[in-house]
Amino acid sequence: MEGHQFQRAVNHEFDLENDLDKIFQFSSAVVPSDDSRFDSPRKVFGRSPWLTDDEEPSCFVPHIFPADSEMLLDNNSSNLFALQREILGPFTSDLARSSITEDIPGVPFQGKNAADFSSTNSSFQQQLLQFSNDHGQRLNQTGGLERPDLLWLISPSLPGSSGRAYTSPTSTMQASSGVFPSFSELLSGGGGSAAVTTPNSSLSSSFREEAVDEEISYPVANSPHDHINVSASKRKAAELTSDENFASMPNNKKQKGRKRIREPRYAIQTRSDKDVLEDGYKWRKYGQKAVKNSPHPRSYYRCTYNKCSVKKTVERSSEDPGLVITTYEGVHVHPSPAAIRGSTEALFIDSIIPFSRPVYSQFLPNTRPVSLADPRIRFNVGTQIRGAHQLPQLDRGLLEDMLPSTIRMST
DNA sequence: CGTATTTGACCTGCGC
DNA sequence: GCGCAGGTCAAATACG
Repeated sequence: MEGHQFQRAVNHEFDLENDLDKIFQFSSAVVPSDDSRFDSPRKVFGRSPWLTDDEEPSCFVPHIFPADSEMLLDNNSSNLFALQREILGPFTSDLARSSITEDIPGVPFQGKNAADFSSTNSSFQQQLLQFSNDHGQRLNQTGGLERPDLLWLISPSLPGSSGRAYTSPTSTMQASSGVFPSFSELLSGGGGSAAVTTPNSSLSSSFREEAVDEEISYPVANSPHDHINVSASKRKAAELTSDENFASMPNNKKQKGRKRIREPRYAIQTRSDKDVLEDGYKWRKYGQKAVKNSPHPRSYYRCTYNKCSVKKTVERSSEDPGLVITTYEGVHVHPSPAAIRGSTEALFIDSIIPFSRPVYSQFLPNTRPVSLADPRIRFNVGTQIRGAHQLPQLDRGLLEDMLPSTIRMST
């Protein structure tokens, strides 16, 4: 990949109607102003969730949440919200914690469980939508400070999106199992059902497919104040032609003309003095290369877990040396070692994205771990969707990735 | 001594 | 075909 294929997409307007199914969502959170620990940087993106309470973060990592997060739209159809799990992590200030345990005005979150969300026509769903309608614009104007777990989110448009490869959102939906429902479908809140699959089997494949998307850059969210530190990889079609083993195969073992699909890649930019960010996984460095037009080299890492093919590259931005650009490729086939270390988190073994994992059970009071086998957390996003599109296969115990922990965990 | 890192060589794809 | 840049390999080296 080139050193400059990441785009900081700020000051872009997002085309909800046309691009919703293509959003790879990023979000930013703003910490309470009275928490001095976040003085620099003032804006903080989701803290590395694999850190325990005792660990100081070496960096602040933009929080990235899965594509099937509960999406809400404001009444102007101009802002997209994500009903999101707690995102500030154990580093959250007491103020933020307390706010999480409160109900959003008009939306009684406390005491709600998965059934409240998955019921097609539940009153709670209506309440959520109503809340989004009522508060969306206000949250926009104030930068989403009110609720750390209800994230303000707006995504930029895709630069040069007119030239993108796919033909229409519909065709994309049918071709991929993990893409977004359309804007109108979300708003309609109708019925429908996703195919029932096992959590583990559907997880990685659907996200692979969702993420593999030719010839467009993944959009990134800008914060309410254009202060985003998140970036996503832009891929060229030419880069989709090999996998992690293809290039290293001896020539006589390569199948002539065989084109391989590259694993999806996700890039994040993080402001940090450290070159290598602790992300909960173990990596072995296998290469380093100078980057064109940059004084900083790029390092290549492979996940050390047996049979896991996830790779990452780390480099510093040539434009802003304070930024560390970490690009992940592939999906881990195993839980994070840090997650295992953190005991309860090991229950949530099917992480979505290598650097996006829930941690609420580590720090939220009065919470308890929930097994994936617990049917109460089988959140079927398909119940919100109406239409002829093939629905994403999403009922795989991802409720913890979609809902504020206080909803799920309160007993 | 086992494991991880370093680093130059090598491979591959792309553009000219 | 050639040069370039990204990516990977693997022997040498460093490290604990």
